[in-house]
Amino acid sequence: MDTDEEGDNDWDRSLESDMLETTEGSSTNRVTSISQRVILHFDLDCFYAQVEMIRNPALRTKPLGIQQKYLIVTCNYVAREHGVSKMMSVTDAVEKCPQLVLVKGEDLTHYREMSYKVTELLMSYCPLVERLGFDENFMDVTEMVERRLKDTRISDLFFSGHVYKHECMAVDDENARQAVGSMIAAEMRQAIFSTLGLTGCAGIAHNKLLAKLVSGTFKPNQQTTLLPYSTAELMSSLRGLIKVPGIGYKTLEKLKALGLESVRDLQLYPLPDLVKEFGEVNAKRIQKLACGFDDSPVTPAGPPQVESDICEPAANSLFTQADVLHKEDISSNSMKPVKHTLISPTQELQTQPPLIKPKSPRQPVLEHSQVTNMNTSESCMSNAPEKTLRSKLPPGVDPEVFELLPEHIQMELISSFQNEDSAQLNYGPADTSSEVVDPADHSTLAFNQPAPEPCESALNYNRNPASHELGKAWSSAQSSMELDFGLVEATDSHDIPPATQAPQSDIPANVDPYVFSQLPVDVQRELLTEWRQQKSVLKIPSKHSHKTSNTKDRKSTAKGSQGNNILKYFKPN
DNA sequence: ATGGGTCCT
DNA sequence: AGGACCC
Repeated sequence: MDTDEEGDNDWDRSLESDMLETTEGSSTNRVTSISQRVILHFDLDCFYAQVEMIRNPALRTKPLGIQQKYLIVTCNYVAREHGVSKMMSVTDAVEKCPQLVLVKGEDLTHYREMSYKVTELLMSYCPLVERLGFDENFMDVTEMVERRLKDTRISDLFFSGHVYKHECMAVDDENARQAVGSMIAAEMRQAIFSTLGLTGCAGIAHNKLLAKLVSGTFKPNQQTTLLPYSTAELMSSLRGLIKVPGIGYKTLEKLKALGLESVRDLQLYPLPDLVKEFGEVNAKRIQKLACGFDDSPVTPAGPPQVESDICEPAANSLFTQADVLHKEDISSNSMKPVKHTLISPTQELQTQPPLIKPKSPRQPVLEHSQVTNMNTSESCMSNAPEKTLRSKLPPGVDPEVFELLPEHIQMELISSFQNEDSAQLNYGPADTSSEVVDPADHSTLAFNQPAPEPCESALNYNRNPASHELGKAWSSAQSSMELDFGLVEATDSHDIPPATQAPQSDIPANVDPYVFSQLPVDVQRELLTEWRQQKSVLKIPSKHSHKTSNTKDRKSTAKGSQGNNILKYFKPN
């Protein structure tokens, strides 16, 4: 829809000015803040089906399949109970479930619109949002966590939702950041549900790969936090290399040809051999992925590359508008030189120990074949350096396992432990050593200036786990959604709308939730703020102030300048 | 196995 | 532009 034009210049300026302050201010937390990011991954439940059920609530109680061509691309949970599943042929589906209601899903318009609303909503909390398809979003909430950590007592923290491989988990200073991340994720899921009527899962981890992987462990409508030391367990739980995001069909075939099948196979395979097949960069990348390393930044969506536009003969008429609007950005942010002005913004060192357990006496048995491989590989077993490295291993790292890791991964681990003194106290240190100086903060903070600071207000009503003020408004209608999703999760006590909380709980009964959901997000928020008369620390931003900047910076400036992106780019058209 | 997407070369 | 990856 419409987006406000112009007016972002203020943004850019405030960004610049906030930069130093931000960096300075966080110096006390430097060690922790640089040691690891907090990344959220949101994944909406059967997205197309949810959208159709919002458009036609009568479908909620029926088995619903979304059809493209002759395939059921997704279906609601009622249909799943009847044996229908994604990517099933229509004939098979109808055979399993004769009452199945089919809705054509070839026109993506409505899905796209709702998808962008979700992204916009998330962006109103923090601009570091990256879309993945229509129904997934990554968020880097490191800064938000850091801020919240400062003014929240540890005793007021808790883990919202599940913690991977734990029944329950007390918060201490080792895991406080993850706990805060889980609380933020819960608030955002609540916001998505309240304002848009959509449920979904979230994963909280220290990088995108793991956040995505862990988000699916409890479905639907639940969230899971990964503690860094559980990384290895999560990775080895994957049944096959194709399950590793980033490894696709082609790569899988090549790996199979090399005799690799499991995640562990790839973790332990000699790098030089991998390089022969994939090239150095790619070989390292996929091996790191197998270990749970992922230093890729959360890259906000924006109009297609500006950088290319710069180099290109100015021809592209596709994004002329964006170009015009962002001339300034192009010159100041998008150029490669930015990289040099900061401390290696792009090359974060990610260093969570892949094969570490808190204190397991014994690691899973290694396969002989792999051990053999390792021994014959110089890259994986260089004894000289290894001894020195070993002596520096922090507690919790099993030396035997460590030795088996590829050298480049060993080096990453070690360097992370060397860097910061206290960083190693965390099992999963340094996701990005560069984030300290990273401009990301400014962007985030600057964004929060003019804009309200939803995260804080959201926090307020969630601070007390027991009371969900939001939900009290109306507990009537729309029980179907509650039934579908509300109570699935036993251990997720703080989770989203427990049946007591109806969708759109903030909306007065005389307002149609769907109509409401169609309003621009900022308008929605303004209305919500009014309705709930919460002390809402923040007054909604001036409706147009916040959607104007743009974010063209891509990879190179990724973490840094993304701050100035704005919602305008989210207009599908 | 469709109809989107993004990123890298 | 083509390839690989993602949903």
